[in-house]
Parts: sequence; C-alpha cells; structure tokens
Amino acid sequence: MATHTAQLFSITTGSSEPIYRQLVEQVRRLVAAGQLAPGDGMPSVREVAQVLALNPMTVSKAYGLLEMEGLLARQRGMGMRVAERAGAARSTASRAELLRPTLERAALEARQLELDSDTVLSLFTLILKEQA
Amino acid sequence: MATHTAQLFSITTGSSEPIYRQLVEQVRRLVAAGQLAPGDGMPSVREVAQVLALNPMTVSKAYGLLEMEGLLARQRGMGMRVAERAGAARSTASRAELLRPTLERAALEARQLELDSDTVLSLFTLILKEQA
Amino acid sequence: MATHTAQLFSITTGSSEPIYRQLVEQVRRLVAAGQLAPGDGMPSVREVAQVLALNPMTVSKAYGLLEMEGLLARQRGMGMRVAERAGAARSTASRAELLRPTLERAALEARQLELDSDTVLSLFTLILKEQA
Amino acid sequence: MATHTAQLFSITTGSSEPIYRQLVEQVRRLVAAGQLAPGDGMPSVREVAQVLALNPMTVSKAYGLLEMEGLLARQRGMGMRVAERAGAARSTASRAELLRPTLERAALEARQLELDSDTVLSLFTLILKEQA
DNA sequence: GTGGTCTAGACCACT
DNA sequence: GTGGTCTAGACCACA
Repeated sequence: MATHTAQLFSITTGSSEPIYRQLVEQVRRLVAAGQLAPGDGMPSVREVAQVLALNPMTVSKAYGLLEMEGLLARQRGMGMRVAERAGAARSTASRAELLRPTLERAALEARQLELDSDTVLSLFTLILKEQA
Repeated sequence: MATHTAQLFSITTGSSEPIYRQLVEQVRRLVAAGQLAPGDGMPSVREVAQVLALNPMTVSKAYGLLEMEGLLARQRGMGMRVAERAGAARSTASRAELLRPTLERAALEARQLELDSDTVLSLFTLILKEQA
Repeated sequence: MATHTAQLFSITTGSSEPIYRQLVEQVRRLVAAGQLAPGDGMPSVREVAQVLALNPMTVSKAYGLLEMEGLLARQRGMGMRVAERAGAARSTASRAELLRPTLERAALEARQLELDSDTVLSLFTLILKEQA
Repeated sequence: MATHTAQLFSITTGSSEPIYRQLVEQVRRLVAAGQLAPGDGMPSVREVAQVLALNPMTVSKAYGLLEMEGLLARQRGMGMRVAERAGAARSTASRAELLRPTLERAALEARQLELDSDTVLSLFTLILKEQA
C-alpha cells in the first residue's frame, strides 16, 4: 500500500521547479482530493527516493516542510502519516481554486501564442481524455 | 514600439521559474505568434529592466540566450532585433503544440485534485474570458 | 514505591532532546540529590514505559546506559536497583555544579534578549515558587 | 559589520540541539531584542559557516526556515536582510516570556537536585555577573 | 525498519 | 559575490 502511494507521485527532473516542491504540492493536492486521508501512512522517505530515483534527503526535505505545514505528522520510528487535523477532502469548488494558478498561466501563454479560446479548449479537452 | 513590446512581458518574481527563462519563453511565444516579426526591434536591455524592475544583467542574459538560439540578432550600437531567420509566424497547430506541456501539467494537477473534465473546462473557459 | 519513582520522571516528547537522554539525566540528578539512594529499587522498564507512554526499548536503553555508567545495577530476575557504589548524596555545592550548564544557557539567552539581571532574577524567582 | 553580526552567534556542537535550530533561535532572540533591526543585512551563509566552522548547508537551512517564518527576507543575489515586517524590538515583558521555557527547565532540574531557591539564585546571580 | 542531522562538494540562478 | 538545490554517504535516535 505504501508502494501504491509512492506511485501516485510524478516528478519531472527537467523542470526548474525544485523536486522537493513538486512533491510538497502533489501531497497537498492528494490530501485536498481525499486520495490521502487523515491517518493514512505515507510511503517511507527511502521508498519514495528509490521509486522516483531521488536522493533521500530531497524527499526528506519535502516531508519536513509538510510536517511544519501541519499536513503530515511524524510517528517517531514509525514513519509519517497524514495528520488528523489535515482536514478532510475539500469541496469541489475549493479544490478547483487550487488549480486556478496553473490555468491562469496556461491562459497567459495561450494569449501570447495568439491562440483563440476554441483552439485551446479543444486541445485541453483532448489532453484531459488522454490522461483519463 | 519598443516600449510597447516591453509591456508584452509579464514576469513573476515570486516564482521558482528563473526570471531570465520566463523572458526567453515569452519571446519564443511572441515570435511564434507573429507578435514579434523578423526585423522588429527589441526594447533595450535597460528599458526592459526598468519597466519590469529587474536587474539589467538578468535581461541581458535572456537576450544572450535568445541570440545564441538564433531568434534575436545583435545590431552593433542599435540594440537587438528579431532575426530574419527566426521563421515567420507558425501555423495554429504548430503554436498549439507549444502550449501542450503547460496544459498537460494542468491536466495532471486536475486529476490529482480529482476534478472532473467538465469542472476544469468550465473554470478554464472562465479564465480565458477574463483575460480577453 | 517503584510507581512513585516513575512519577518523578518528567519527559517532553516534543523536545529535540532524545527521550532516553532526558531519562538518563534525570536519574543522575535524582541520585545526586539522594532522592534515589544506593540500594533503592528502580521501577521496571515496562512500568516506566507505561506511565510515560514511551516505547519500552527507549526506557531500556536509558537503563542500559546508566548501568554502564555504574549508577544502576542489574539484579537478575529482580529488576534494577541503584548501585551501592553510586555514591551517596553529594554536597550542595557539588549538586549545584550539575545545574551550572543549564543556568549558563539561560544567562546566554537572557543576554541575547537584552534582559537585565533584575528582570531575569525576578522571573526566575517567580518560577521557582510556582513549582514549589 | 557582517562579520560583527556573525560573532553574535554562539553554537554548541556537542549539544543534542541541532545546530540549525540553535541558529534559528538565536536569530529570533537577537531580533526580539532589537540587536538585529528590520532592514539590517545578515552575514552571508558562507561567512557564518566559516566563522562557526560549519557546513554552509547547515546555515542555509537555518536561514531558509527564518525566511519561511517571515523574520528574514531574501534579496536575490544580494544576501538576506532582517524583514521589515519582523516587528521592532519587543517590550521587556514580551522578551522575558521568551526566556521562560529555559528558566522552567532550570527550575525543574534544581528541584530534582533538591537545591533550595536561595542556593540556585545565588549561583545564577554569579553566572549572570560573569557573563556581563 | 523509520526519519533527522550533518558534511563535502557540485552546479545553478542572480547581482 | 549572494542563496538554492541536489547528490552521496555517514552517523544518530527511535520502534
């Protein structure tokens, strides 16, 4: 099951977005969506590091930040779990707001590429289906 | 017109995306869209730096990379211009491809937030109209 | 009485000070003060673990270190007792020296907070009375 | 001046208190006391690391945490400075509260050592004078 | 087994 | 020059 959770992560090493931050943001989204529920055990630092071919310290940094944020809780010697006070899955509207910044960036790029809304929406629809 | 061009740029200092790369990618998009056509003069390093409140060296670095890439050409004593061989505005399909990575990222985040396509497309449509 | 002894301990799980070391140092102080006299029986590992909600191995580690140090002695099948050669209660001056490092740390912090001696001593006096 | 600031730090490598946390807490105290005022430049990571014989990453971790806390602000390429919104020097009473946890610990240890208040206060007074 | 801390050293982004 | 990120590898505390 821990292995399963580790598989949820998808990092892009080529991005300028630091790896540890990609991890932090993905955990935030998974918790917001309820895919990671309060009390769930997180995969170990070493396991995530191995699955994603990262240095354990990079994963540890992400976990540490999430702990400071109150989203994860440490169980001494027994790994991390999703904090009870992490809040249950949020409403659809609330989760949609978390997606807004990325969509705004996409809209900005579309405008700079002088692509009309129909073209952009068609392409986006296609991509959403591909991933489904 | 040079001033006008500088206004096309929109940088986010708080982002982890390096500023110089934000500039490079925006110029790429503006050239692909034809908003910057071969032969057009670019605003001076100093001007862009002042308008966007950046360090001139940051702007200079972006220009340097774009020159190496062949998109911009240096005219001694006369600033930079868009290179003749920069290629004319590309087709809509070609430009849409440049937008694909950003849309794929948005789709990934949407899936992690467990948002269905309809919700995401509605929000995106709204954002596209806001910016228009 | 064993139970009573376990109550003497006061550990802080949130501290960065390892739990086993908190235990070791408290036993050292209790022996120095004579509250634990040579020959006295120590509460069992299991009991301390239960009373303080700790993992028994943590308590066992502390006891092991104190045994190596010569402060505790193992009696096969009968738990641990304070070693005869643990030395009787020390003099006041000798015990005060054990407190010096903590007071020096407090003095350092006070200086960094730019608090004058009178303010610090007033607060400390207050705290000493509260605990009495 | 930067060098002078670095000299304000005093870390104990032998302690179980992590070095980066010792740094964080000292900066908090120095800011609370007004010895580090909003706008002041902090000594560079490398300088602190050299003066205290630490690894730069350790210092960097402390600075990073203080930035997240809002006490320090990064100036890209120009080092860190004390944040404007760090708040001016606090009142004496407010600063004294920051000292309370350490004094409470000292009082606990004193009680376990069965030292009476007079003895403890005498020793503390002595230590406060030594450091002055 | 778990996470935490630290070091040494590399490379990057920015001024 | 500044800080940021990452790796590799070591040792510690805890279960």
